[in-house]
Amino acid sequence: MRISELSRRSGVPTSTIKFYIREGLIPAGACSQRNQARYDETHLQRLDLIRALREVAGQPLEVVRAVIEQLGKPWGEGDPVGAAIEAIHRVPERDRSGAEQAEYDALRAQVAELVNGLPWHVPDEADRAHALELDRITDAVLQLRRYIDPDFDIAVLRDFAAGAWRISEAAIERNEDRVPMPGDDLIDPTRTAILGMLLLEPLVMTFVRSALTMRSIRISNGLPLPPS
Amino acid sequence: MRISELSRRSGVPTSTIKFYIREGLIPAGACSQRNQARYDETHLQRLDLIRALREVAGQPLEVVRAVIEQLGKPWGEGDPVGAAIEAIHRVPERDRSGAEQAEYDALRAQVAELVNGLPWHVPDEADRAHALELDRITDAVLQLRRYIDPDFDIAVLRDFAAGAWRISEAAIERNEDRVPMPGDDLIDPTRTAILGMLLLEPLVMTFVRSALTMRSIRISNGLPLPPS
DNA sequence: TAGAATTGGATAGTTCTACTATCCATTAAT
DNA sequence: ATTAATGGATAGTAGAACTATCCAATTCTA
Repeated sequence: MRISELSRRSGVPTSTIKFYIREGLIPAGACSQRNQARYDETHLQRLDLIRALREVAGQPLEVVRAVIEQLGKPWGEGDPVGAAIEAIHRVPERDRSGAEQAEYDALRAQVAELVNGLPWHVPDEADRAHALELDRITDAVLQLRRYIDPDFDIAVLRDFAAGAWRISEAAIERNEDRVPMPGDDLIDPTRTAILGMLLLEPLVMTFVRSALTMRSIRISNGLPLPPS
Repeated sequence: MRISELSRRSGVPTSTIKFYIREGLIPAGACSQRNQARYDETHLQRLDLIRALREVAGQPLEVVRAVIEQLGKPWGEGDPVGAAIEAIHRVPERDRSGAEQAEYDALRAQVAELVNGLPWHVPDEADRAHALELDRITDAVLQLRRYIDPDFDIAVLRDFAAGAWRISEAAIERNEDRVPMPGDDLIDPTRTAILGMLLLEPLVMTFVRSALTMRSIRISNGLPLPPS
């Protein structure tokens, strides 16, 4: 197929397809003549993937690129999922004053101990990604203490983790028997793990927001709180 | 205090403070002379808040503005938390073909039935915000079916909701006895609800990503899966 | 009290991201 | 044979979030 058909089938304008090719997000078409290239289903799949990551998961092209680079790599070789998570978590370094840095470091150590002690934690996997995770958690807790509750106790994180574990069970358990089909990029396990994670996010966040709102409403209206 | 001191204390450049005033995110200082204005602690608090929403919660200024507009409004009057959630959820309308729209509508009806049937659901509260929530969930499920698992069953959403409810319990339960102090913007319940929701997000998402990764690793390595 | 520094307000410019448009020599379709 | 489409290059645009410059009025500082 040629670019106009690829554009029509994917719903992405040709100018944008060319831009993605320039940016290396899509391989160039196979050149048949000097200025004729052919595109195939993999190009269409890739465009769909980019759209899902952009529009559904809301990720910037930088993350899309990092994810694409990891796709197709087998599990356990260089940890593709960890690399993708790393790209997602990367956040501009915040510079802290001396006292702030000390506070940060102390809290980070506590957070690390708590997280590493979770029953499902697998040590030493996804090393750098794990470090970034701890950074993010520490940062978020500091801000919560600053803006919401100076006494915010990180023991609460264990319950967050339990809720998250429950969600992961619902999300993954029933998919673990899927059989990867060779040549079918769609059911490649790395792809499934990364994309699943990113596409589940808006879903999970919506439920979390909803639950927080409903609980607030119930508390302020004196309604009963169903047990969890 | 004057603008340079406000800038120094908040760490926000004067040019940015002026920009925020122009944008209506901060009230102008109280004019004492033609070109002298005084700023106080509320300006400092407001700058801190904007920074938390931008840097920790990652929200655009449009959402920051919507949140600020709702702050201070009492619960139950015009539903400030619902209005803030609405701003957060607003997402560019996707135009669907006829068949897609029918598929969307059918799924949305199923999602609505499931969500409205959750034991903690409070009907008719946060009306438009709730509609946007359902839109977002429906959209996310459609994309999951498209990219991950065509048979994705929305019954799973009940488990997501249960996990989210558990997280909301940990997040809110222990704060419900907080006493609002008059004049202290920090413990205003509307503020606590909205800000809490936004600041908890990065924390929760980090745990969800981690749980999904750990579960994937455990499954692929044949490790046991602790019960949730 | 004179001169340097600061202030508020207005306006214009910058950086980054993600596209979108134009041009053109070449190739394909009718 | 003429019209349309293609690939590649280059330039332009839109929006978000700042950042810089100017200037007359004011305030600090010696």
